[in-house]
Parts: sequence; structure tokens; C-alpha cells
Amino acid sequence: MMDEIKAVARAHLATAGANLSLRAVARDMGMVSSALYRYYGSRDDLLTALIIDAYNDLGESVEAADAAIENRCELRERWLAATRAVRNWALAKPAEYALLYGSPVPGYAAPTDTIAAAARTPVVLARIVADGFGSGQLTKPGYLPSTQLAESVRADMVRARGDIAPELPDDLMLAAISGWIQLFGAVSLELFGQFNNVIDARAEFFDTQMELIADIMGL
Amino acid sequence: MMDEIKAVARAHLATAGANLSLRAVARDMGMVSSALYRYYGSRDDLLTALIIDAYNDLGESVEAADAAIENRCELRERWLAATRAVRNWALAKPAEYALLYGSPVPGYAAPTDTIAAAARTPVVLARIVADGFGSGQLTKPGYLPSTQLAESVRADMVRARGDIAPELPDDLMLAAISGWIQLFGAVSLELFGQFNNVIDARAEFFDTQMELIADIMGL
DNA sequence: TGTACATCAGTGAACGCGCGTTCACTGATGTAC
DNA sequence: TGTACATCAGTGAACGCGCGTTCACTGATGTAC
Repeated sequence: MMDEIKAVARAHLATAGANLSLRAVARDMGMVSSALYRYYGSRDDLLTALIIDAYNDLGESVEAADAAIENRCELRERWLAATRAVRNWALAKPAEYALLYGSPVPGYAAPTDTIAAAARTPVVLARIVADGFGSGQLTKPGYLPSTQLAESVRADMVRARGDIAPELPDDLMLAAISGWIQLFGAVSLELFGQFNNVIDARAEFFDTQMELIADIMGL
Repeated sequence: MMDEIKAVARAHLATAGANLSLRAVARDMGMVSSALYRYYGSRDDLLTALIIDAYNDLGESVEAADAAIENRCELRERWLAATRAVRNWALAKPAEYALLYGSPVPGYAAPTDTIAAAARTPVVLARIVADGFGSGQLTKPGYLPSTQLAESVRADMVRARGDIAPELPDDLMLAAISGWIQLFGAVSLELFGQFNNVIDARAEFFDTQMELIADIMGL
């Protein structure tokens, strides 16, 4: 059924990148290409389903990694566990990572259905900081920026913390977003080949970066 | 001649992404597709030429932005100018940015010819830190990590600073690389759509991030 | 218990298009004697 | 000044392949009477 189609399509992503071919998927399933139209209205619909699945799969991994830290006050442990989960997921499923965080697929515009699934991972990261603030354990980032926040950036921070952590101060929210950027920057540069001939000790290097940004966040 | 082919191919990248089509390029030039083979041995050769050109174009922008800061001791100004040049270039040429820093093109392996061109931008960034250290102005990062560097990461730092700044201490080199990650993380997340519905004040937000990381680097 | 009908997953042919690459060739230009 | 030749950019047909999507259809299964 639909799940089997997605499974085969996922396998194809791994070799063909985002150039997903309906005919190739059908071929692998021993079907004729037109049969897929009973399940997905078009190639883009299938792609959307794959993207949502991938966001959810990543989100679940990260949620599980965070949840596995029993002492919820060990904020740094939670941060390290969650960020490692992102990297491990990306290494295990590079094509799906590229689908989510790589170059946009030409001619494909992600529908709004994807945004809830896309938010799961950032929410875990934000929640770590919010939990720390909520318990009084974390009152300010480990490093306060020397420059003042522009009003427009402040407005973005207000919206970004939204329902997750409405009471979180701007500078903590900004620190969390910096961590988010550092995390996905590190994973993307590694996966997309920019570490070749530069960084060999990749897991250790990643940990170093995440420890550093944890310091900055004050975890 | 060859430059005109590349110019047309670049225009195609903008609409078709990395799915560059030789036939489409030839069509736009009013030629027959086989004529291109007089200039490029294959589609991959053309792609390689475009990648090298793009790395050089970006590198030149960044070098020029850095060089425009007359007082070479204004390290923070140099850092902000160089990083803004990366972002501006990426916004002006999103398809070329995606070609360099986005998902790898399926079935294409970048030849080693690209690495010298690819290094130009990182070299500018590293040189800013190295200049600061060389002049005695910058002796340590603005924030010292709480954890010790693993031996394997230390070895990568040694190689990474290579000929650019052989005398640079590990922690400064690491800070520079963190800046590199933050920079490309911020640009990639913005360009690849992860800021949609999250960050609106993009230029200001980018500056905020680059100021913060400049603090961390000690600039 | 047996017949008539509806459902619906999957077929196969077709439409109209795309692609990279090869290969023998044309025909204008420039050079050598 | 005029002819013979070489160069070489670009042609056009072909090979063998790919694609997404549509549409009338087959044929097995399950349901209703």
C-alpha cells in the first residue's frame, strides 16, 4: 500500500537524490507506473509525503534522545543527546537529510502541511532551554552579546518562542537559535562534503562544537 | 566561446537547479547540442567548470570585501564585511550557492581541481584571525570552551591552519572554524527555506549572529 | 446455495516530451605555394 | 593573382534511453438478493 511505495521511494532517494522517478519506483515494486496514481495524485504529492515522514522520523529520534535523559535538569546532557541524534539520523539517512535541509528541489514548493512536522526538532531544542529557564536553573546565556538586539530581531524572537516558551527572555531565545544554526551548519557542511580534507575526527569535532555552543547557551 | 556557454549554463542553473541540461543550454545559444562537445568533453566537465567559477567568484567577492577595510587592525569590521559578502553573494546567486553548498549533485563527484578555488573563502576568514594573532592584538578567543580539545580534533586543527597560519593556537583556530560553521549554517538555513515563518528580519538577524560569533572569536 | 452486480487495484498503450553522447558530414575561413 | 589544401566550428540524424500523466480497460474479489 502507500507505506510500501514510500519505502521504495526512500530507497530511490538514496541513489538518485531528489530526482525521484515515479516510473523507477513503480518498476521496483513490480507495477506499472500508472498504478501509483491510485495512491498519490502526482509525483509532488509523493515527495511531500516523503518530506513529512522524514521530518517526523527525525523529530521522533530527537525527541527520544532527549527523553532518554532521565534527570531533566541535566540540560547539557539533553542538548548533547538531542544534537547527536540529529547528526546520527543525518548520517544514517543522508538523502532524506538532503531532501529536508539541502538545496530546494527545482519546481517543487513545499506545502504548508510540512511545517508542523518540520517544527518538531527545533521545538525539542527550544524546550531544553525553556525547561532550564522555567526551573530557574538557567537565567541568562553563558555569553552575553556585546551589541544590543535590533527591534526587528526582537520581534522575530517573540514570534519564534511562540507557544513553546512565551516567557523566555530574548537573549536566551537568541542563544537557542544560535545553537540551532550551529547544529545544522555543522551537520550540513559535513554531509555536503565541505569537511573533506579539512576535518577527519568528525564525531569528536561535532561534540566539540556542540559543547562550545552549550557553553554559549549557558547549559 | 567557452565563457558564453558558461554564462548561459549559469542562467539555466537559476531555474532548473543542478539538473543542468546540455541540450537546453545549446538551444538557448542557437546551436545544436552536439556542438557543445567541441568545448566541453561532457556535461560533468561543464558542471565542474561552473563550480570552479562559482567558488572563485564567491572568493573574489569575499577577498574584495575584506580588502576594502583599510585599517587592517579592525578585525571585527573585516569579519563583518567578509561574512556579509558571503551572504550577499548567496542571495544574488542562489543557484550557484546551492551548487557549492547544497545537496551533492547525484552521480557527480567533484574532481580535485575544485579544492583550491573552494579554499579561497575560508582562507580569508582564517587570515582575519591569523592577522590578529600575528599583530599581538588577538591572543585568545573571547570565550574559552569549558572542555578540553580531543587529540584527534587537535590534529585536524594543525592541518587546517596549514600554511595560512601555522603558528595559530588551537583554540583560536577552533574559534575561527566555529565562525565558519555559523556563517554557512546561517546562510544555508536562510537560503534553503528554514527561516520561512521563523525569521523575517534576515539581514539584521544575520548581523546579530555574526556579531555574536565575532565576540566568541575575540575579534 | 447460487446468481447478478459493484467495487476497485492494477494494466497497457499512448501522448508528448525530455536527455547525453556519437559520428559522418558540410562549408566557410585561412594558409601555402 | 590564383589555385590547392588544411583546419575546424557547427550540423543533423541517430542510438538508446528516460520521464509524468491520461485513459479506457481487465479481472479478481466481495456483497446483496
